[in-house]
Amino acid sequence: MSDSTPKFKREPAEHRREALIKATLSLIAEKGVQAATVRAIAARADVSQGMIRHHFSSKEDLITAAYEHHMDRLTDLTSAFAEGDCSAPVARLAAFVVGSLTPPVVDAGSVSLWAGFLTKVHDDAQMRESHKRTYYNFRNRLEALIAAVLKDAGQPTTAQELRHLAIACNAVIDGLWMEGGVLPSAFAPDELSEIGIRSVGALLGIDLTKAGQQT
Amino acid sequence: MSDSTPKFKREPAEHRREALIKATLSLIAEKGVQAATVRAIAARADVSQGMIRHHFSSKEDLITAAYEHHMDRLTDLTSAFAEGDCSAPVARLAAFVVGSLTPPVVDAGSVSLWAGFLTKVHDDAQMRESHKRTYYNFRNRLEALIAAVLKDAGQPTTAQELRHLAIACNAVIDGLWMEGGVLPSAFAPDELSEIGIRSVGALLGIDLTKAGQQT
DNA sequence: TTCGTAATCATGCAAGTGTATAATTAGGAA
DNA sequence: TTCCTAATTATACACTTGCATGATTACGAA
Repeated sequence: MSDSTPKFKREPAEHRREALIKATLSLIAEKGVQAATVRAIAARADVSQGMIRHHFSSKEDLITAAYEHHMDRLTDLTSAFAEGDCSAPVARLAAFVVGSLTPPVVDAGSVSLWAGFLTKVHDDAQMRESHKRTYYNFRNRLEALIAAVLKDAGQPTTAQELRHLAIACNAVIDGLWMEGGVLPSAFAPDELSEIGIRSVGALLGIDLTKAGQQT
Repeated sequence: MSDSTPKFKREPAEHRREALIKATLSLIAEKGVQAATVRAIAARADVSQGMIRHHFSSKEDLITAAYEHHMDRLTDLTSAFAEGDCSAPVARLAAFVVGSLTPPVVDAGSVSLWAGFLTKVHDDAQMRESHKRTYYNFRNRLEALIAAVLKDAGQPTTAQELRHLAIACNAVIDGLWMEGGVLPSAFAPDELSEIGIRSVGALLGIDLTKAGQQT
């Protein structure tokens, strides 16, 4: 007999990979890393569990791909904030900070996923490399913004000083981002970004509050 | 026949609990949370696996206890730094910051341990409560030190402002601590504590570098 | 000494895990 | 149309997990 309804559809490999990654991320965001089992991921992506091994060499491989996808998305989101705004360096830096400290970047699932990966960084070389890459990527963007702001303000700075400022600003943003994701109830809305703007301003010796009028 | 060698020794409950917690912590620090199984913990503590259910209501309960033990130890270590130093508020704050950003507090195992627990905070209510407690504990100590410093400097501050400063200082310390533990090679020795001292000083508008001559 | 009991152990179980394998089947090529 | 092949599914396997159960046994009390 001729089939009235195909039992499944063949998709380009890239679509399937992406769908599996999306399913993995949404699952982790909702119920934590330990809920991202092969069966649960497959169910959410509406495919059989064999698909995971077919498109990824292992479940670990899928998780790693999901992590990179996630971190790249976070960096892109905050950068988009900075780019979209006007061209004044101060405003761009302020937008970058605000973007890092408001949803959807600040999110319980995001932080949970990130933390789950941090544990693997300890003993997995590939994961350590991946973390290093995303960390420097974010910090270097921040450093460039800071350099522009300081130059604009006519404050001369050594490379070493600039490096320290970038590390410090990165740290305060990371710290706020993390706590905001883990304990959302501990902070009022916009409180994190307000603190972030003021803190980065204080670290640089420049007032960012005027430029930080959010969205 | 009389037994020449007892097959096991009865220990005070507190000793056993502590031994199990220690075993759990060392295991997680070495191989991550997923390696802290009932059997692995029991093996490391040199007891049968039944002991865990006997001394803790569940494995989750043991994990939570281990987390609290670990975080309390970290807080105690940094506080000891602040207490041991002289009585000048500025010096105490500086010591607190330096203590938070140098070994043994800054340590790959510690951070990995902390990250492992963080993943559980997302979906375990008891864990979330525990995290909240340790977070506020640390932040409140920091806030008290900051208040003393500002009062000493004759800078009036509102409660809200004080809260924001504590959150910001806590964030920068957390961020530096974390990156120092995850990517030790990315920072020179004493670089983290130097940045920490300068950053907290900048946030408060007070120079801490003179008081921060380490140990 | 004897005995009771709580601490400790040894074993088993049901559920869930990632992975391997072979059977299906969609969809393009000949 | 007819095949061929790779995508997809269905199923099973070996292993690990946390927890429960009942048998031991150390050790203080009587």
